[in-house]
Amino acid sequence: MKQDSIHLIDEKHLKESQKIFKLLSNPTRLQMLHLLEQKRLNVKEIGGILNVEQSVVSHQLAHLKKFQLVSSEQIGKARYYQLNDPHILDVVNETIAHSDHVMRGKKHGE
Amino acid sequence: MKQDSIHLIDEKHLKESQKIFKLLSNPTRLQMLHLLEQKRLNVKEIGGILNVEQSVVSHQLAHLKKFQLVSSEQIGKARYYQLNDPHILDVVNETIAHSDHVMRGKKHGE
DNA sequence: ATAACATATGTTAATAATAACATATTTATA
DNA sequence: TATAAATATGTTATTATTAACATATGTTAT
Repeated sequence: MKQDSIHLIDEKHLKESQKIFKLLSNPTRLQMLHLLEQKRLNVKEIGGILNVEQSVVSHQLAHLKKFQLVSSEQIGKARYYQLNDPHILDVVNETIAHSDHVMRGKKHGE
Repeated sequence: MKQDSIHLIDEKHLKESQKIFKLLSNPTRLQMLHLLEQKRLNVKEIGGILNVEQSVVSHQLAHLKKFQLVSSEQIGKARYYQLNDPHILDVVNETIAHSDHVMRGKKHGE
């Protein structure tokens, strides 16, 4: 009997992981998560730091919120955002560290 | 002097991380990496296991190769692929584990 | 209640990712 | 060397992402 028993990622985990990676594959969102790792910030502050338009910031935050990576709280006129899921930062930080390794290890261009 | 010294991800790391996350945000590519983690496989085998067309497999493998996540070797008529970068699997596996956590923690739909 | 500030949401145009199909290369064997 | 098998590459239509702009909603102070 020849059984190699190769394992596949099941549909649910696959889709969920895909969503997470999609969320992290955008530079603005990555920076936002990185910022919020350090400090709770409101929309205007984030836009100022990243030099990104207000509506873009709000849209991307909504996106992150939809997938529960951030939560928010209204304080006065401003709405402050914070990380809702510190664990995801492990993935981010590990990947940044990895990217560092990849960058250093590059033979030529690309 | 008011200095909050908020740190930003620098351009290089940001772009590199973005590339990696983009690569991982596709279900076919994720499955491929997961397969290759277990066993070196050729194009036909991968297509068979994942039930994906030959040209799609080749295109996606080329994509992964371009970013040095896999390497390949010709053996007879077949070309076998293998992981070139086991470290990236840590990111993948951590994210899958995380997605598991997220899925369990979900209150209602979405 | 109205004005001003902050944020959210709707819509659209530009761009990128994907799968599908066709064709070209490469390798082994008759 | 001709053929078949395996893989790669080119091209295109479909769909998804993104940023930009316009408008709406919510919050505070006057």
